[in-house]
Amino acid sequence: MNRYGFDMQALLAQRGATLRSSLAARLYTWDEIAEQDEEESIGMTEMIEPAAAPAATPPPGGEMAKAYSHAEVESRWYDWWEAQGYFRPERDPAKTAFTIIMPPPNVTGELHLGHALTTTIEDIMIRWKRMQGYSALFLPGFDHAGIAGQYVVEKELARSDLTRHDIGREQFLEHAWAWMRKYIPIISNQFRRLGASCDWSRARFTMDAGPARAVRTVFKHLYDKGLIYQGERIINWCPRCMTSLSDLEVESEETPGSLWTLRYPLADGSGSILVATTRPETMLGDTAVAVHPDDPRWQGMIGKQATLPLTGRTVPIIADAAIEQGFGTGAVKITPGHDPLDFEIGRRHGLPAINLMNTDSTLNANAGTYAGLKPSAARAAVLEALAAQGLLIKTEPHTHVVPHCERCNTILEPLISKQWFVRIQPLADPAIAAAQDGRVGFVPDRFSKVYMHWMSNIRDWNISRQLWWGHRIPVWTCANGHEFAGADEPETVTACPTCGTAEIRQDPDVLDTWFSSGLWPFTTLGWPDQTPDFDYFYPTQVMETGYDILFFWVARMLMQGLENTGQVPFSTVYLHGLVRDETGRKMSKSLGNTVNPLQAADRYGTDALRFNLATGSTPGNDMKFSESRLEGMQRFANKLWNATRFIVFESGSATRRVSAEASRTPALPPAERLTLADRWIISRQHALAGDVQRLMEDYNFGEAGRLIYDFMWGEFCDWYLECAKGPLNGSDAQATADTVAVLRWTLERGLRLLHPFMPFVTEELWQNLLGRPADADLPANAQSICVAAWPRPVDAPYDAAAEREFGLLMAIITAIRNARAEAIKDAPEGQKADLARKRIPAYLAAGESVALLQGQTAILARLAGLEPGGLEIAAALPAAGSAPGMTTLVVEDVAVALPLSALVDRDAVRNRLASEATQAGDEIARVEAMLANEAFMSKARPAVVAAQHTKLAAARDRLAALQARLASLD
RNA sequence: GGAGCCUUAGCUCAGUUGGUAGAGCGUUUGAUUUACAUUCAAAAUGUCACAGGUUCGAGCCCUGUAGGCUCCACCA
Repeated sequence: MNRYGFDMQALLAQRGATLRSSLAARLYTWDEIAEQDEEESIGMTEMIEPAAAPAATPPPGGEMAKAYSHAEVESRWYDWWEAQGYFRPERDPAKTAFTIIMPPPNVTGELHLGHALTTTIEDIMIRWKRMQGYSALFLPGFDHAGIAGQYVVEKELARSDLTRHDIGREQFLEHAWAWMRKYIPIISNQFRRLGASCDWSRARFTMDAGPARAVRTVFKHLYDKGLIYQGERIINWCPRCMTSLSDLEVESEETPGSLWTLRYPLADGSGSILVATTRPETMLGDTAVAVHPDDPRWQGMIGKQATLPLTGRTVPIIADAAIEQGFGTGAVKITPGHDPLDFEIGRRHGLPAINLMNTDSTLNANAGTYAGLKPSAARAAVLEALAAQGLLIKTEPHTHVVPHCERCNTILEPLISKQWFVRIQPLADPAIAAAQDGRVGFVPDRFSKVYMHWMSNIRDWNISRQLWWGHRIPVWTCANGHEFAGADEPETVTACPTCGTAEIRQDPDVLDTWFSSGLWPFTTLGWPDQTPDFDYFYPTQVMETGYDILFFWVARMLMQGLENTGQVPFSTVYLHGLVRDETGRKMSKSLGNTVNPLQAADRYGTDALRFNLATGSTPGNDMKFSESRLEGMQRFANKLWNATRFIVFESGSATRRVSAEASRTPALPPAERLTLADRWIISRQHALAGDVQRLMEDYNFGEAGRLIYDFMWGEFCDWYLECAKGPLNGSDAQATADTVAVLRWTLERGLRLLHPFMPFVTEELWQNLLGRPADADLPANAQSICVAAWPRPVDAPYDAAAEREFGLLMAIITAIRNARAEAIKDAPEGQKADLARKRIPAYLAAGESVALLQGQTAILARLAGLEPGGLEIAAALPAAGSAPGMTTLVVEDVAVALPLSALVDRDAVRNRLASEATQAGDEIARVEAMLANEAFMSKARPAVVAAQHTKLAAARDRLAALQARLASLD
């Protein structure tokens, strides 16, 4: 515990009760939390009730409800997972570490969808690696957030009509720490609600004693090395935040304004020079007029003196190549005190700089009679005075770029100030090299170019902030003028190491919050101590964050990591895009279009939210957040739920329940007992595992998730499960048991593949599927899908014959369904319903596939709605199939005759067949041309050529069959 | 001023070694003694922004153009 009563682990240990008592049942929004506290003084922690319930609440046993309730299931598992220690990796030398350091959220506002996105992607990686047997560490933390942190506390104080100056620095810090004590547990619970499998026992706060010492250690190291220096520079000043800012914290906004042309008379009375400016009020601080050395218009003026209006001062007319001849009059007033370019020019020419402003941006005594005015008022007054003297020549509209404060949007003032800077080039060079030689890579790759460009044009970093909330700069000055940096606790620094005097004073400023963030990958693991965690988990593997903080954070972590640990802090940088609203606008409070991820989770389920975020986009690209997609994902969870319910409980087969409880590791029946459908779904499941593995290794989580969705819903539920109903409802006990085994095997593997994406529903279903004892608490050592082995991919195709043969079956079934639907559409109104319900016979001319299809009559009949006894399959078309009134279809080399034509137009049938024949003929011609092309034959890969041959054969079969049908029709 | 991204079905988006395009939502038609109506089946809708080029073959690679978005940058 620090002197402000802050103890991270004690705080977080209280979370369990909170989760159950309030957040699980109902998630509070930030405003609601604030509302509850309306009458309470800041710093109360009553939100956190003492833990009462046991850490693990077992799921209820018995039957599964008819519909999936995400609220009930999602409130159940997190505590148990955490209590089981699944998220707390051991430093096992036999395992490989996989570490992701969570980008620490600011403890200033409620979580937004960006947090949900980042957490989802990171948690997918962590859960995936954990299942693969890595020692997977997802290390959470919180950021004190510098300016933003100070701002929220100031706002809180303002509710009591207080400013920080009313209560003083020490009391203000008490308030700030109280805020952190209150909100850190709440935010941590919100991450739990998102299913983030973090190791909370390793959670860190940027202002913790450990990270704070690391910050001082790094500062002292850079200071002693001469890489941190104090200097008078022109910096960006925010008059509202009352602090300097780094260049990155400047938001440039195009603003409509004016360009004024002013006349400055020459001191010798020989004429005048015209200058153009967008900020006339700064002319009070001009110390020169500059023109381009080659500008013919002003050649004679260079070296002369101009009289500065309103002040009477004389200023030199100088030549500098930085001046653009084409803009304005080609002559520029030079104000080194209030313009970055002018500052540079002033330095080159040894011009004095006049500071016109107070820290609140009002003009100071140097502005003479204008002192005390705000810049806008001063501008009006100056223009009026100039106009009165006839020196205002022209006013024209002009749009220019105005710097704004990134945090509070106030217009920033460039002014000269003494600040601390990091000499950045020596840090940037190794970080550039690391990207060049591949020690660090970017996903998507294009960001490496953005990174390199920025790093190659980097400028010294202003790290001092005139704030109270943050890491205080560990530099002291003694009464005898000695300056020193110290890494020790500031309280213990009592004397000057040079002269021993106790009269020392610490620099009042604090560090840019990104200075401590830049150290995050190693300070979280205990650095500067050589801790076991640091040895084992550092360097980390992946840094996942938004591309908007590539420079702010990622670049600085790389520089600091290399400088302080000699290693890149992570080998891969995965950058996600922004989450925008449904119309593509950036989400912001002022637009009122924000979506609270926790409310979305409340409504649709965390799993649905995660799956939606994970599959909606590709790496590095912005995504639009769509509610209808979210609904779709909620339905997906319900679909999985019901599929599991069917397999485990439904359809009255005791065998299923018995076999379910028999084994916790589903096994397949012996190969000789597998049906075609069994072999097909097994092969497809293997293919899925391979594809998912490949895609995830490429960080292509969206595509991986989509494949799992398609497989589970389409192939597994809509095809295999429907086929399975045959044997399940049949009388052959062995066949029933075998089918159950295949169902369980396929579902179980599917759940495992899906678990990183949808952790809650997959755990629930996995436990149900694997025969969790009814109405009993889970034993403490029960297995969880969290730590179940990730399905190992096998070479695809696993069973090419099964995929081909079942594919034919599927094509035939689809064609029959299609024909029936079309017939129903064409049927007279009165007969539609009758035709739709009736099971009809079918006659198949199967050619080479005759044996295959004869073995699959049950599936054909079931899925195509055929009359089982009326299904005749032969090598040539059975006689009944040639009777009048038949509708004929052709699938590959199989012809299907259905008694539907009584109701439809024979000519229509003929036309359709003819049109299909034309299509087949076209395809044959196209492929034949390709195969006759010598260039193609010699250059295309053999597999591609073979595929074309197969395609040609199939097209020819189809054409022959179509022609036979046409002939028999007449 | 530099750089990057995007443009594919009505809407939102996938499409990764170049082999004539897919999903969800929406629309239309049909099914209700069903694991799931949060369901199932079927259908319709595409000059893959435009113009060139490379290639046997281009949504995918190259060049240019147009529109949209973003980042970087000291034209007052």
